[in-house]
Amino acid sequence: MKRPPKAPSVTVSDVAREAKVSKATAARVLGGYGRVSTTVHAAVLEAAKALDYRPNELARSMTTGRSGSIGVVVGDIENPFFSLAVRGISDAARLSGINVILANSGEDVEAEKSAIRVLMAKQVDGLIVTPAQSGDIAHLKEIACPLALLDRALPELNVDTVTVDDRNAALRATRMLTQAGHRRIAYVTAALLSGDFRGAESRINTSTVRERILGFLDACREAGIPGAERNIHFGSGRSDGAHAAMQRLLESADRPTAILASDSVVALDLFKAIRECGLAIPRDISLITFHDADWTSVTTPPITVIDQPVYALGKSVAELLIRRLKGDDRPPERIVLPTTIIERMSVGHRGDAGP
Amino acid sequence: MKRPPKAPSVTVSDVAREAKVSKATAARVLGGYGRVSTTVHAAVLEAAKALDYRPNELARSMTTGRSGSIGVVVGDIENPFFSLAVRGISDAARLSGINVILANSGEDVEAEKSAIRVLMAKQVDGLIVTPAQSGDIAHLKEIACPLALLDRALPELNVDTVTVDDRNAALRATRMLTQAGHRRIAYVTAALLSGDFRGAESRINTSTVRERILGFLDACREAGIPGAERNIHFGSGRSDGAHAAMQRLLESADRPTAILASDSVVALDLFKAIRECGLAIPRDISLITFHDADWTSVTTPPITVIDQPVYALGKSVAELLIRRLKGDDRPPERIVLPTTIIERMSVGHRGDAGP
DNA sequence: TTTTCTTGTGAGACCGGTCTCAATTGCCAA
DNA sequence: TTGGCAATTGAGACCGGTCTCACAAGAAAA
Repeated sequence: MKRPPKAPSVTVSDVAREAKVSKATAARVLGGYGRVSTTVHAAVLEAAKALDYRPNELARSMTTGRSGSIGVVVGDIENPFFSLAVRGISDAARLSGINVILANSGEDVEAEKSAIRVLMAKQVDGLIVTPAQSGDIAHLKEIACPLALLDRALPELNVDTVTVDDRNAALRATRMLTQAGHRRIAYVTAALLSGDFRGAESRINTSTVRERILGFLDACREAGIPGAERNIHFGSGRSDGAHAAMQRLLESADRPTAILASDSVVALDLFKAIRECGLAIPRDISLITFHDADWTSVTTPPITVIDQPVYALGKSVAELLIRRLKGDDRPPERIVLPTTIIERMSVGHRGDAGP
Repeated sequence: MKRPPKAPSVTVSDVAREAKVSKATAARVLGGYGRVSTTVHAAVLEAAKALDYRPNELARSMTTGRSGSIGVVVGDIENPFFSLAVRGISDAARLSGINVILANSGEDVEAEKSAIRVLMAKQVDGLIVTPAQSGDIAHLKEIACPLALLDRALPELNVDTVTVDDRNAALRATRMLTQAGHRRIAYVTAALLSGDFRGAESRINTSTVRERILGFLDACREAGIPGAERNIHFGSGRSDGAHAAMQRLLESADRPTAILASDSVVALDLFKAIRECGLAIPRDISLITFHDADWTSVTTPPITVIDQPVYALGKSVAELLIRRLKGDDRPPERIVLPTTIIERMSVGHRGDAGP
């Protein structure tokens, strides 16, 4: 491979020579450490300016061991949930003069492992991860730098974690549906599950998904709805068959009269599918979704949502991580942020008609 | 500042000692260069595994001069336009084993300068920038590594650039409005302009904004609409007063009968303002926006949009940059991707009523 | 005036890799 | 048997910073 002509960069030694001082002294001025007399200080700065010196952060990191950047591994930046969270992270990072190296896992564990390996090799000072699966976390356990988890908790991993009260949120949202008289309620998530769900919570990949399902089931149980487990639909992500599966669900004889969607991407897809099937919200079917995405307030009808403090989620997890980088050694925190339900017009009342 | 206890990482020398070979030989195996006999090769790998050796990418970059990462400076990741473009960039980068360091400029030149300085110090191999202003580009000119521009061209900067046919797109969209009989057409953009617009295109900050305005004016001129310059509204970003300004615009006596919006964030805000003013699309007012954001197809009515190939925009600019990193020294390319107009239901016909 | 600090400066090791160059070895041809 | 050549290996310089340590000079204390 041909090497690019490698610009001969100006180094500390060059500046030192120009300023007629030793390399050590020039480095002190340029690196902002140690003590230097004001005269020499000025001379070095002048020489640096004359030569257009630019520090090589890599070389600096080499000796200090600190790189001044943190790695962030999320499922999919394209998802508004993550892009907002990343915004929160990078705002917090910038305040501390730290920058962010971003990696997409595409919700795939292998990609996640590889991303983490690369980021570690780049000597990031810390990592923020949204683990794709809670079953496969060996690679997370052996991370050598401070780690913080975003949106998804891992009981076995005692590290700083920021999540939202998923179970309670799902409970309240589902209860809103049962109290409106709904009994055939579906929970639709993008997450994958190997095989069918039969109360085997342990097989659910991520805590967020598991908690929400538990909340959903709590509310169903509370309302005396049997077999609610069968109404949980996995794999409604961006895959090809997902939309078709939704349509099948909506066209089936015992189609749900209400749906709770796990994120705004799924909900948008559902919204479209509902319309394509000629159904009307909330007359034929009610819809609530997680995440107050921008579009949910402008549809007809506007969608009732579970508003998660996404920006704060990112901001707090970054702050937690940065605090730890600065040497804080308090035991790890697990912050659970509250959600609120924004009631709009997508939930309709349902008479007591049997199934 | 207290230093974190600095994990004593395993180095090439450690592995060499373990494998009873020289540091140079171990480095050859671990770094994958030079020639090593198969026996020694295996021995080194085994030692590396036993010691759980992990390469220090920083040290490697130190000597090679290559860091294996590119920097990306965008206006705002939260804007779906940029998050989709970033997705395109990072997908392309991953294919080449390159990773992405992300920085937000918040459309502020100073922040942009600072971000570029930091990224350069981190020795990124290349930079992708969405320049916030075309007036202040000295900092871009003195970038030492390959640079590529995303979405916004700079005539004075002869570097790889990928944009869309903004002028033509604005022309076609505006023409669609004039042909529907509209004569009071507003162009609303988030971009800022110091003072009012009076044909002084040179004062417009970014090429994208300028091109679109020129296209808009072309169409107005073509339709014999005088003084269209006065219908260009700047500064409709996320600022506090923006929404109120929109409402004033919509409530004024000579309010426009049609609006062209510069991006989906502005359009969404307009959509809300229009509804709040009790106006109906397309009966009272027509709306077309740049960027086929997800929500535009689910509103009532769905919005006619100028569909930009955003993902491809990011992907191509990354590919261009990476090609250059690999030593390609063809003259810089300026790729202009075509847009298409997706006609939905937000454009209404207007009788020939005078102003 | 001598001793003890303090302060500023320079010399050089070091971080963890890459890479050049010379030395050693084995193999084949002359 | 000896020379030549290729393949493999080791020693050590180097990248561009940081940081330790020693030393010099002036200030403060004895």
